[in-house]
Amino acid sequence: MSIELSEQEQFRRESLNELRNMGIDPYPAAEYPTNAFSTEIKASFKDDEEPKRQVVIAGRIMSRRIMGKASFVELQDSEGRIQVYITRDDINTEEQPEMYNTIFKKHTDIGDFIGIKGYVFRTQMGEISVHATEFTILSKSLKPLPIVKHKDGVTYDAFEDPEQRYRQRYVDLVVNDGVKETFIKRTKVYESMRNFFNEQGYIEVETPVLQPIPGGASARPFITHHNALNIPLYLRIANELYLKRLIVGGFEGVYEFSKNFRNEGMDRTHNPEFTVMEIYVAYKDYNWMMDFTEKMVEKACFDVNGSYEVKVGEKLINFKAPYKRVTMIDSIKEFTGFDISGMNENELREVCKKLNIEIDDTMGKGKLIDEIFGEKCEGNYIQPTFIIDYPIEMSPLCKRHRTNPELTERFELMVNGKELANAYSELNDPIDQLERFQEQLKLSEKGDDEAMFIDLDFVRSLEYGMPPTSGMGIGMDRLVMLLTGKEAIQEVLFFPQMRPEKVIKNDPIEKYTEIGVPIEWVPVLQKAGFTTIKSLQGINPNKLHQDICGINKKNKLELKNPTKEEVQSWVNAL
RNA sequence: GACUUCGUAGCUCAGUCGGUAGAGCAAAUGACUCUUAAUCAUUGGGUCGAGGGUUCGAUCCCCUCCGGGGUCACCA
Repeated sequence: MSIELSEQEQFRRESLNELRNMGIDPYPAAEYPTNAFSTEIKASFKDDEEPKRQVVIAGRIMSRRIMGKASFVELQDSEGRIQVYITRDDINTEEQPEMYNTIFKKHTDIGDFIGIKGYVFRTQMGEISVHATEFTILSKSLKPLPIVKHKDGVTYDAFEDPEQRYRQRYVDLVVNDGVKETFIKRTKVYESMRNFFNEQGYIEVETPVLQPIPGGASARPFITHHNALNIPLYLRIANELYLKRLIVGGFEGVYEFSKNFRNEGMDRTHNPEFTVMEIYVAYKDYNWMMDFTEKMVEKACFDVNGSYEVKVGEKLINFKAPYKRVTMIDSIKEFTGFDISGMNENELREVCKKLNIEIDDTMGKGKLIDEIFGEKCEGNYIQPTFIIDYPIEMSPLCKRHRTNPELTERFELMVNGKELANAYSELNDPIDQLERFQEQLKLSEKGDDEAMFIDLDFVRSLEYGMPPTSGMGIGMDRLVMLLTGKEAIQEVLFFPQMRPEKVIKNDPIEKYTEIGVPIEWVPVLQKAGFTTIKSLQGINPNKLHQDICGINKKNKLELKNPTKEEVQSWVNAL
């Protein structure tokens, strides 16, 4: 028995052995065919039903209330919880007369998976329950779960430490109500959008995650290396350029839920890997795409929540289409009083100064406008709003505006003060596209480390001709956050990126035996904190002797204590 | 990356103006065949995140490190 384990873990391991000794396999292989789920049993129960409904259910024990020869157990299955009533006389069998007293009462714990065959009834206290007639251990749990209790809608001892919840999401899912619900909603958002696209004949595609040129956005990429090709490869920051190649190739509409990777900061709205859905449709423009986008978002909201309103923090957001459309120039005019239309770079710098916006010399016209908007306007759009017609410098992949060459046909959908979606009438003029890339490159030489590489193959594809196309990208994590009312991206990702846990590296047992430590004393030394033999160097042998004899006694290991001379010899052997 | 704050039993948290720690739940033992945060009795459980310093003495004070949260920077 390892002394590394907590007392409770040791008890559970003892139970595990006891079960085996009694001929019970704590991890049986056989299928356990169930025919009911907790919630459905409760929903369809009728008090006057005779004979009583027989069910077979399985799940995890979440609480036990033992009263001598009878007990109540709360069983949690994938749908929810139901109470099970277990009595000695009902579950004991001739082959297993200790099923209740020993196997259930002594060797079954909170967290164990069990199977119950029985009939549905209502207890005197009024709770619909399953009266067990057969009890089966399906899987023994060796680590105690956090104990969360509920009464009258109040939660006690909630398991809410974010670190533990995100690192051990499986525990979070088991003990915290609503976590599973959030992720089911996430899946429903995807399903809703897929249906929406598929109904119109657009097809879901897959494009490379490993890219020789990280294009389609301005962001710092992750770099890796391909050995056989001996070249650097980048994890994608966007899939835009690949999807447009497919429109060149003749698809009417393509979309992809794209896992993107950006080597930037992490906080409650940014994870290094995140998901963006991008869709491109031929022969459309950004006006069409705005209608399409608001219908898509509205539908997703309704499919997930059954209503168009979601509470996010203190704000109530209404996703019912149509959404307001405001040009970027008008927005800046509205929130700053400055009309920036037609301004040159120096004039824009002046405006920034007057507005107390921090700027530096590397910023071009586009970046300056972006700063003003981001600083003064963006946060004001709580209800879904399209911001349209961005300055050309900010949008190298976007078509010039049909009436104003300074602007582009671009919109962003702002919700809750943040950008949610981004879309263009796609630039399909290959010569213009190449020039814009070159512009960006100049910016990058100026010091803007996010400006793009030039993807010449993409330009070549445009040279073959791309139909007029509109494309849109929407941040799925943010969309799910909005639709579930969560304010941290970590709440909508099963496994958000975390700094790796530090593992204490123990020296292997041989290292200890090499210096003469008997094998049974190795765990004792490690328990005493000497996880490497190097840490024994220069230790006072008397103190070490006392320490380890103390651990031996305290943990009732019943080892024969070594002599002081033996302990001395270990230390000397170093 | 910067600043700030936290890290005590399996879980949720007290606490020590510096003298090696407590509660509730969970666990163990016992009582109890309709309980539900079950109840009652008894008991055990902690290198007080890690390392160093100051001190007769550190979980507490100081420094460094590790991990988390928050704010900012960067971005979606």
